[in-house]
Amino acid sequence: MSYWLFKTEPDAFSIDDLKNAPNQTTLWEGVRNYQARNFIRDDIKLGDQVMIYHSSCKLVGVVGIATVTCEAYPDPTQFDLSSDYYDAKATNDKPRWFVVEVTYKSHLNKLVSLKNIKANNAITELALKKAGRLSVMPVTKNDWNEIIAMSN
DNA sequence: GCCAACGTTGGC
DNA sequence: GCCAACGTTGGC
Repeated sequence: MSYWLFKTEPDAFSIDDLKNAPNQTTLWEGVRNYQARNFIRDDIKLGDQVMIYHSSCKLVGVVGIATVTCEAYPDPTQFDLSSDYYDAKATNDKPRWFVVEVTYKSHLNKLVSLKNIKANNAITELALKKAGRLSVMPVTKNDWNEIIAMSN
């Protein structure tokens, strides 16, 4: 089992929106970055654990945990003319963008802020610590455990 | 295939 | 809203 971190803007879709979604499950749509796409398409597997991270908001940080409940399939929004995520270069034969489905698991007892993550020297690998603008990134078991410990 | 211009992300 | 960092585009 692998660990991941997914960024989301809570004004658009928050951990609470996930908790309140039908079956507490959502397609993680709209990822339009190739590195993130490759993780989704190639590496994220059923049962993997995902930290939900709120960005571009007042309280920036990791807020909860979700579980991967469906592996990659083409992102339907790339074919949807009315969507902001529409991509004219994507075809049914050659989809460019993919989604996985995630299901709500839990909120952390308290938010683990970006500031505290950056200040924790035991967190060594996490791309967030560098100048990562990546919206989907792997998390090592060590870094995962550190963040969980910081939430208690 | 280089690289300048441009657009986007995301913390503050 | 600013702006630094970085990804993408497109001319050559």
